Amino acid sequence: MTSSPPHSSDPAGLPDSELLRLDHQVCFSLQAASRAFGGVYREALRELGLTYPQYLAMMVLWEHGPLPVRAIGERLHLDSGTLSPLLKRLETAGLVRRERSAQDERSVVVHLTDTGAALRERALPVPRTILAATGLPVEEIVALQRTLGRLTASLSRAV
Amino acid sequence: MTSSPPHSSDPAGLPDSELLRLDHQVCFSLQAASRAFGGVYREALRELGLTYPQYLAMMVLWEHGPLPVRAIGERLHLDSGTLSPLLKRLETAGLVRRERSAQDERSVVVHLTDTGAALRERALPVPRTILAATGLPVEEIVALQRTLGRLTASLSRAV
DNA sequence: CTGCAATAAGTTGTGCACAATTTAATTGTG
DNA sequence: CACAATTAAATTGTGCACAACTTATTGCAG
Repeated sequence: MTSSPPHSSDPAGLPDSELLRLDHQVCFSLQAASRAFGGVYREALRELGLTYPQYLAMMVLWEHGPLPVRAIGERLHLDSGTLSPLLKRLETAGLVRRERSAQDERSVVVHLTDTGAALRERALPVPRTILAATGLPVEEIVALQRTLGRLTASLSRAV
Repeated sequence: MTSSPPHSSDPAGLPDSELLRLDHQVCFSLQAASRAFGGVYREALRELGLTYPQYLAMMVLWEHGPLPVRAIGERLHLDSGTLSPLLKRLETAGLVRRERSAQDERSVVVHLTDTGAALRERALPVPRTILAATGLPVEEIVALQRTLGRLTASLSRAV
């Protein structure tokens, strides 16, 4: 916007004003994209009565069958503080059942109910809807994922 | 992961199993990157006593001076439901003051206090820290932003 | 000038993320 | 076997996002 873009990969040589713009645009872009995804998912999942995080949890169960809370959390990168109330809501909605494991009484295994299993059929068209809504060619999506992966790895390393 | 990647930009020809993977990896990648950013910002902002959204609000005020709630919300894409309590916390922390506008009694103008203005000095090194933590060359960040921008535009159009 | 649509904040309610703590069960070690 | 460390969930508390609604003010059309 102000001067010619730098060509070095070393941010140390840039003025603070430039840094401010760059880093916030990245974070803003990321948030904006997340927000936009949220809107599309909200729309697509409205008739299923699921939020996006609930949909993710159901996806895991549809794919893997009964799993302890811990295992669901590992796949979704969520802890029990988030999952316990979420799963409780899914149970209230009649989509899952939670049962203490007989082998390990600490563990709670989450099962799909018949209703929950049946919901899968109605959820099948969702991914196609979302992918179409991105408007990006598949190659670009793959490239984006790769870049985001490296970004996440670097950021995680930095903390 | 399983078969050769498709080379078409038309998702209609792909099997559902492949679609499931693609779209979720994108959303997951996006969430993972956001989460990772969150961690880095949390760390960088801890000693300032600010959360990331609070930091953004302060940035807007540092840059533009006194602004009505509405104007802050436009720049951050947040509504009063989010901003009102956030600004109230900033006011409690002694960083901002909120004053009814004399011209338009509906409007509340947010001013920095001396403490709030002074905090800017301590926040200056933050962007450099974040950018360094991304580990990406500047060109790639710019490209990423561009892709995310198009993604967001498409998704917004789709809702 | 009256009255009604539009606007600005705030409030309420739901749901998610994350940190910190609690409880209960299990595992490992002396 | 006893007991400390670990592990699995749940709970509590803070903060954010978003939708729906409320209140107060402004502005405009008749």
